[in-house]
Amino acid sequence: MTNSNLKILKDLNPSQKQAVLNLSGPSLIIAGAGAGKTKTLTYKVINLIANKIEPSSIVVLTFTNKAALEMKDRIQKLLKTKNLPFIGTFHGFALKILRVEAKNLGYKKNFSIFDEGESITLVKKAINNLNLANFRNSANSVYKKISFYKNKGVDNENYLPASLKDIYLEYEKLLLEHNAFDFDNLILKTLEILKKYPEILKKYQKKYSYFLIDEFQDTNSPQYQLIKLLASKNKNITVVGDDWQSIYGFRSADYRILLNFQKDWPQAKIFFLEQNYRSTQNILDASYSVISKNIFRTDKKLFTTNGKGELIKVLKFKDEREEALWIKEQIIKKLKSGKSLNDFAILFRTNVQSRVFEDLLISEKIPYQLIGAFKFYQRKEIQDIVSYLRYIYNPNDKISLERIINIPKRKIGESTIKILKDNDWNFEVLKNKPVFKQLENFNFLIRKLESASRELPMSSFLTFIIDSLNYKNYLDITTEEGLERWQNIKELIGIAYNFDRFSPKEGFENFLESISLLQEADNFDKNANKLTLMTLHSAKGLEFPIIFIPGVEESLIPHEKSLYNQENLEEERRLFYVGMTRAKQELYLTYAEERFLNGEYRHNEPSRFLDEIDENLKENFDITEVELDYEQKIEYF
DNA sequence: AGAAGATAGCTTTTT
DNA sequence: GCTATCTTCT
Repeated sequence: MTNSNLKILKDLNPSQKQAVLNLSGPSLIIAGAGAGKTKTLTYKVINLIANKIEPSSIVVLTFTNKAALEMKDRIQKLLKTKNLPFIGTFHGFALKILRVEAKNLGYKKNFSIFDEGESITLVKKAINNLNLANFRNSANSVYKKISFYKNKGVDNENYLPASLKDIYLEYEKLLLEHNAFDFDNLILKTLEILKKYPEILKKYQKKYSYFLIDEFQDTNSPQYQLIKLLASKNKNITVVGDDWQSIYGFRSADYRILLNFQKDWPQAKIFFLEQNYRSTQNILDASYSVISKNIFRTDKKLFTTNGKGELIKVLKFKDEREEALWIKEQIIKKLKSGKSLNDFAILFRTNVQSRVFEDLLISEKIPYQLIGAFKFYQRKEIQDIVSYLRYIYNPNDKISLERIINIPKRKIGESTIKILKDNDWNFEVLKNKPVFKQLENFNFLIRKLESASRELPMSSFLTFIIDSLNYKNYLDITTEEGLERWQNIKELIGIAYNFDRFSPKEGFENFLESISLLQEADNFDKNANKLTLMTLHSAKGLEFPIIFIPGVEESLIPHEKSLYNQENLEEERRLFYVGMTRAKQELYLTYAEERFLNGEYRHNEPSRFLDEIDENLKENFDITEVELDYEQKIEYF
């Protein structure tokens, strides 16, 4: 063991240290909320490298790109080396293999990755091809169902409900025709290749000998199958997770994979990380008294040296407006006593709940950030330009072609597009029509852009496209909307600058890859002096000194769609647990007697989860009888 | 090609 | 009851 390595170990508690020192063989690290999961994983990677394990043979898998970036940062700082392991998402890792091996399944190497929107368009096409009139308006839900089944990891389409099977098969056929993968197929097709070609499997088993997986409780079956296969030779697989925090069952994540880990890997060593560094003892005890009502779980008891802290505050309001007003007042009061806006987060079960807070915060001019609201890459103007890139890169991508052929307007109308669609986009069929001139011009433009793609660095190439299209003019920046869209385009160019260090060809490929996989610009900025609003789901992995959870009511949390099913109910409880354990110092749980929801006033009972908190850990307040004085002018901002 | 009319869906969300 | 999306009308 090296000296630098010893120095690092001093930062760890005994159980973390044991987990980090255990280098080879299967290992399961069950870690509670705030117990230093990611830190332990990061240090284990560093320890592996310190023990002369070749970085390129190590694969670290995280739940999001953002988590991957953060870990990369941490490792780079501690190691001061450029030679890093693969650190990324399952999808990113699968893509790395597919770039080399997709040809085995009949894909060309310039394949595309279809995002959700493009995939839905393709499902629509499948439905039209099959003439299934009663599915005409349900491409969205059909796509979601297909995706759910794919993620279950059932590799036989006969398991699909009969009504979906035909659409599924047609959709898969279309994907191949478009030379494209949807998100799910990145994983599934990689798995298929490794199963089908033993020599390819061997190659990657040799190449990658250490696997470490974060947030293992939210892994789904195909993802696990993929890593299980690759790790089966060397058996160096480390997983870190907390079954109590598994909250993505609705998209086929399965925490039982974590609970069954020892069955699959009988030699596995188990480590429990139970010391919490985040919250007060009261918050830990209160959240434990809730989560302990779940039957399907491991048992562990978290502790902290942080002291008892304040009691959990449970408050009752007349309606959601009063609830929001009170929370806002409370925040302002605390700001005056020295807290700052980024000490607070308001966490809710459903996105619609953010509305009442947004209205209030806007009128009071309180700066806030709403996480997961508008998605940069789903904006029309971004998709327009990205579709040009995709079509230039992969001419089989007719979904992108259809999107751009008349943007900006070039007099290629609906009827023309219909004819082209019916003829596999063969422009020649319109040879004798006046519109053919327009089509030829379009082809000429694409050829011009394509040759530019081979010569220019990424940001210049992008600027060249935008100029050639006269896109700024098309957006009409004299309108407020147009100006905002133009600013988004400039942001896209800004992102492209990061790819200028590559050759034109590589830069283009990497840029496309990164905007396909990095859907959400990570818009949460913990340093911004803003109040944070987000769903309980997006709060996973984060922490704040003071947490408000509004709407702690039956039919919100637990959500009404999960009330009558034990499995779903337990997931709701875990979700609530995740919310509670985000708090470092203070936790406010609020509910209203009446709430405007789905167009009607509804009366909800207080959530059963409130009853599950031990009486001696909470204080109840009834604010329905108190006259609130909201008129006082706030001069704070 | 854009506006008006019709209809579905309405929990959570990353890739 | 609101909104996003698709269809049909002008």
